[in-house]
Amino acid sequence: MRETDFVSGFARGLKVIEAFGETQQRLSIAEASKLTGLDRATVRRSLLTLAELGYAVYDGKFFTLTPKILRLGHAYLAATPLPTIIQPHLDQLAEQAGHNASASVLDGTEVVYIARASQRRVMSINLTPGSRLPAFCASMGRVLLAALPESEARAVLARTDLKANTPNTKTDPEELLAEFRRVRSQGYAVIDQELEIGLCSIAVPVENNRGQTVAAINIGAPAAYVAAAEMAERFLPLLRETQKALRLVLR
Amino acid sequence: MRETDFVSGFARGLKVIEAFGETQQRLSIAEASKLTGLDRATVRRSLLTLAELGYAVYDGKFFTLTPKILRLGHAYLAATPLPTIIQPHLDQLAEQAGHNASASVLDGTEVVYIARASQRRVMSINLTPGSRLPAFCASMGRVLLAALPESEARAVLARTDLKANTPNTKTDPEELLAEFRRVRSQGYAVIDQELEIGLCSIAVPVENNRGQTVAAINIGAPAAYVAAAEMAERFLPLLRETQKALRLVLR
DNA sequence: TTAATTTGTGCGATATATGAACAAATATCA
DNA sequence: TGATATTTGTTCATATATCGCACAAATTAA
Repeated sequence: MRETDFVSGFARGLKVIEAFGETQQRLSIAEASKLTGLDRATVRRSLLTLAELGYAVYDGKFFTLTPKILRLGHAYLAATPLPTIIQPHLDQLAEQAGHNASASVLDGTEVVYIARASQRRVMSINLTPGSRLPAFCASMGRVLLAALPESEARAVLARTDLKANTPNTKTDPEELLAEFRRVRSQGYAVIDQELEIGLCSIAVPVENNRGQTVAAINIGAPAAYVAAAEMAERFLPLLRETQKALRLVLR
Repeated sequence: MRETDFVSGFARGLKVIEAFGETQQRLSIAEASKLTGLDRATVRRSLLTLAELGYAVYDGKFFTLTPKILRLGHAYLAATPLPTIIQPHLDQLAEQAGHNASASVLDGTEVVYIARASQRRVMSINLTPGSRLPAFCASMGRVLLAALPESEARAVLARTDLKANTPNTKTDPEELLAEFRRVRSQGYAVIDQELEIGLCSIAVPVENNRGQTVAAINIGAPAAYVAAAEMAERFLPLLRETQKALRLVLR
């Protein structure tokens, strides 16, 4: 790509939008400038542009994003068949399991939720399509990383901030790579409170009819209800069934 | 705002992102140019910028959005307290009702879903946070429009494409305004298959502790299970309870 | 093959970013 | 409290980047 094929005003504007996610919903020009590292004058122009287009409102002091901004992410969710195809299967899965079911894809070192059927609230954080979690310590992340060639998985781990969320979190790269091999051979991953104390989850890959892993689905349950050791026994048959149904419809 | 405070390169780029939502996930440069009405050279630069930043991938012929694009909409969902606060209440509501519960806000002539607790699939379309429906024929839309001053509600109807989705859809502005008055006085709206045949729903406003309507929540049920006439009897107590709980936590 | 469409690129005209300057607002301290 | 320092929003001139046109190259269709 040539230098002049890059619209830096656009790139700067996108950076400004993302700055809102990191903290609160209200940002002053100076705050946005600090978060993005862009010049105050530049940030101001981006924010005024967002306001002019209705993606943000300005009260003279703070800018706030409006729901119109959801159109941007929704362009992906609506245009990509995967979330739409998976959602009904997920609804059924969650209902049968009596626990939350989710689907995600890998984006760099993180898993991104693309669909979710929620039965009850068990996590402290609110997960919706678009939510992100570190891949290395999430059940769906383990499944997705296990599907990569080992060299790639290793590269992802190398640029991951392997910080322990709980005392259970595995953070040693070699141990994680061994875990990926185990996940690959058994076809599922179980997480025992590595992400959040009190939460267990089990995930399987979603494959298309050519056998390529295109996403992962999981079921999460409170450790108090379902011990990690029981996760596979309780939920693997349901997950396998959903996995099989999806393999037939995904090309 | 001064002319020079508008970054048109940014605005053009956003338009290109939205073009993906309207059709499929793959767009060629020429297609994107047609959809946006922008010059091909401009669209090409925007798309290459998106690709360079990882928001899209380019196979030399077609551009496809990547899940990274979800960061943009998610900046709103994560930064705005409303979805996060409402979600657990919605989960509980859906579980008690045994049917899907959703929350939305008004954006122009449309309602935008900001949270959803899905129990089972009843609609032909897949609703996720960011999904949009015409406000005039959705239960939450009726509630949100009823909360506006009548002149504003009238103005919204004036710029709405009042097309009937089903034979039941009310499309006469005066009839709709009368319906809004009824909704305002009774405090809830019931929709009987105006959006989709076989689907009934009931919505109430979500008010903050100053009595301002900041969102709407609803329960949807298949008409085969719950007749429109029974909706209020069956679900209004649950909705009122959730409404009351939210009023206490929203400032 | 020709014709039609799509894509890539150079260039002049136009729009935008930059950083400094300044005023207004806010915070700090005696 | 009042004086001073700091932060913030805004404007401006100018250097730089982008736009959209026109044309060429490549691809696709007939």
